[in-house]
Amino acid sequence: MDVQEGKEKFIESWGKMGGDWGINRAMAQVHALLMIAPEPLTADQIKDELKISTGNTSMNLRALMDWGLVYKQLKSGERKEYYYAEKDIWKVVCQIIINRKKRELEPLLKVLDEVAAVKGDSPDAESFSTTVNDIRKLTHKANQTLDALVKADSNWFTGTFLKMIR
Amino acid sequence: MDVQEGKEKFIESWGKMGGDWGINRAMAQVHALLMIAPEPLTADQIKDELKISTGNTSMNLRALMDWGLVYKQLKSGERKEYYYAEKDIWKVVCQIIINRKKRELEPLLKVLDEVAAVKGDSPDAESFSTTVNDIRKLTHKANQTLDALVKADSNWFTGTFLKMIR
DNA sequence: CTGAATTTTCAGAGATTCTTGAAACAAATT
DNA sequence: AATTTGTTTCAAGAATCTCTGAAAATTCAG
Repeated sequence: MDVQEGKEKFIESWGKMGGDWGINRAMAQVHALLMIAPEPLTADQIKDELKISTGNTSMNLRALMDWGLVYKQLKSGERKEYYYAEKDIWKVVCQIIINRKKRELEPLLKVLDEVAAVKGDSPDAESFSTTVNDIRKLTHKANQTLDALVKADSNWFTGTFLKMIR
Repeated sequence: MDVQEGKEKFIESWGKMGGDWGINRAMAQVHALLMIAPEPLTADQIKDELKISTGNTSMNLRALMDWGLVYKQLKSGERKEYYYAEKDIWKVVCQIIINRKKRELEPLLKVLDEVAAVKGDSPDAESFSTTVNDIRKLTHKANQTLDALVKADSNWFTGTFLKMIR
């Protein structure tokens, strides 16, 4: 396999995974391309490489910057803007955790807390309350775990942590 | 808040979360409904409660059974089939991990391993190789961590594990 | 200020995914 | 075997999500 072929496979695969995880394919592909690029790229280069439109490129670059996964670089004497991705994969994971936690986990937790307060003495109320409380407790734990993970550094995860859980 | 209102909020919220995670809303809602039901329900009851069609109900029940999150129960003397959900939330999480790992993480790992073998001496090849290998290593670690988590039991996670990482 | 280069926005087109409901199928009952 | 009850399948339509490309906005040079 040559480099070009490898790049294509990687971009395709990363894009596919994005799709499975509720992130749109183009966004994941732009991210993949920038992660493996040796130098920052212009929107134009990205557009050509991935064969997507200018608009799509622009929108997904904006989204990636909002997620804190891609940065803009201005080169002096040049009009064009260059983009580059965070390459420290541990930081990438942390950014994604931070974002999804805020967007999804925290709103869910809020609802679970509200809903766990429900009282009643029917079998329905009983079963509801038990299940919701179990989910609520585990979700809170998961939330704490993710907080701890994000605070930790990469070596801790790949070293200490992994040894502990085995 | 009364029980009915609580149920509705929970089902809506769980369905919403499913959507964010690449699972369709109806499937997540059927799951939510069964998790909080005190007794197994028939397809008909689910259909009425969630106001979805028979076909939709049937297909999503099948999918939930394939994921190992819902079981079928036959009551003697009754024609109708009853469905109930796994209520141990830790088991639910494990089932989801097992399924998604197989469907998504493992294929990605395969591609990463293939692609990490790429050789070349251009800056492109260099950058590609470094990044892909970093991702590959972390993905393998994540895979191992998930294996360990699934083998562990609930108490270990909520007790020991959580203490360790703090 | 004018004009060229570049980026952003967004309405409509296109693609994908989800839902419906009717028909086929299955299983038990008469 | 015909009927009744219940379940599954699937084609067509609906809903949702994504992409395009042209127009508007922005930026900078002269």
